[in-house]
Amino acid sequence: MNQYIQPSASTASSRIYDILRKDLVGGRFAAGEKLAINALKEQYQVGLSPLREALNKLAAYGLLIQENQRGFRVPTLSRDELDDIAQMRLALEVMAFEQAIVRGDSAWEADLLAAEHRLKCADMTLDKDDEWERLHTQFHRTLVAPCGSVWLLRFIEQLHDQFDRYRRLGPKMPVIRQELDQQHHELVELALKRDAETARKLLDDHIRKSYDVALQCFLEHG
Amino acid sequence: MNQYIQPSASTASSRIYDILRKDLVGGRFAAGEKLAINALKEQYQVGLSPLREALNKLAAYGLLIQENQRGFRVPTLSRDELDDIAQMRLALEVMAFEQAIVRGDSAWEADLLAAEHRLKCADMTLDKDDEWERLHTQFHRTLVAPCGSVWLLRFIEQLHDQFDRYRRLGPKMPVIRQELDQQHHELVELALKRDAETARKLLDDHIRKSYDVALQCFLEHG
DNA sequence: CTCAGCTAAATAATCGATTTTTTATTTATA
DNA sequence: TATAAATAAAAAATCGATTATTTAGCTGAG
Repeated sequence: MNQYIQPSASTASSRIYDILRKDLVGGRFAAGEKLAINALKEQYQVGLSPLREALNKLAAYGLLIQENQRGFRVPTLSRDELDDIAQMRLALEVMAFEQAIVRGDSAWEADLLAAEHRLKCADMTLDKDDEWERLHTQFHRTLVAPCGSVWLLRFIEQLHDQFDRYRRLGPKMPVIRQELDQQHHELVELALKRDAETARKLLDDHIRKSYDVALQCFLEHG
Repeated sequence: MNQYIQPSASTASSRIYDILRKDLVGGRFAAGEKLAINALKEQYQVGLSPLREALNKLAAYGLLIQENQRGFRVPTLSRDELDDIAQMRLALEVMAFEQAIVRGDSAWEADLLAAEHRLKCADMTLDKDDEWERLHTQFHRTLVAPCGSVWLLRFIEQLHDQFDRYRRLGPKMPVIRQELDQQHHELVELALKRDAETARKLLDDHIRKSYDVALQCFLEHG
């Protein structure tokens, strides 16, 4: 097949990795649950080798626990860990956002406006929930994207996934969500104004509010 | 076999992972090099499945690049990335060390003294170099161990591995190393005195000096 | 009744072979 | 001579079966 049209096909292994990552973050598996590999094979219609390779990657990424000779299990949840994750998000995302405000160019400004608009629109159609999650992740990714540090972005992404395991335990909370959505808008405004100091404070507050939501989810449904 | 004596055996996959991680950090493979899986199989006397699982984990960890349908390669080195890694080390390790000084108990103090002593002694016998590397890593791990954040420790460990890919490009530099060793000693002293402010500054300086070493290694041998 | 030791079943890990895709080489064509 | 298509060789990914280890169920001694 033409190389230009299909520069490099994906593999079964990378496909199942993406799917499992999404399902683990989305809470499709119970915390602490032991994964039955044969069942997964059937459920996801995938061979053993690609499945195991994906599970190995997810374990290295932190979305699974691998125990020698006894397979893979979903990490348990704890308040201590949620606190840890939230604290780290606070430190790293604020750091990244400050840098992004310094370094981001006009293309970034456009990306921000676009990401916020997409998120707001998706919010209207409440049925497609996975789509909202995707756009929400994308929005926060855009916020810090031009921070200049590949490793910082990598860590932030990882923490987001971990954080969402908690946040997505419970149902949506319309009241608080509206408040958070309002902050999304304000964050973009402050970024465009390059008001680093106020932006820092607002992102700090935004993450704290998100933490409150996630904590409530954990206490009620974890 | 008795479960108490052998709580859970290791797997071929985890063993080869440890070995490859060490070899990748130690610079046994050239930066940018494409890994010939069949050659590795023979070199390390390991089967294809455990090898591939290890490579997948290393890719998720950041010590390999995985490209769909075209295997694994060793990440290239660049000054930009070295700067990024050093900056992140600075931010995260200082943060962790400050917390460790607040939270570390007397057991930590003992661990610190022990780790520093072991490192100093290993330094005498210059022939066993891998051993020095192991003890050096262990020393820095001990420094931040009681910081209270599992995720922070995880990120720091990852950055250390990345940083060492640069630092270990070149030969040992006795003069600067002696200076760094002296700082190891002072770091322990300040930790025991719980002098957070001075400790912070010294660790900052220590990492900057290490960066200078790594940068020189990269410019001369990368 | 409890618990250690044994056996059977289930599961995890690994192997060897096959299939798919990429890369290198050749051949034909403008 | 350069380019593109066709073919051959190499390498990556996956499959199906085997081996090793753990887990669950059983049995009998204390």
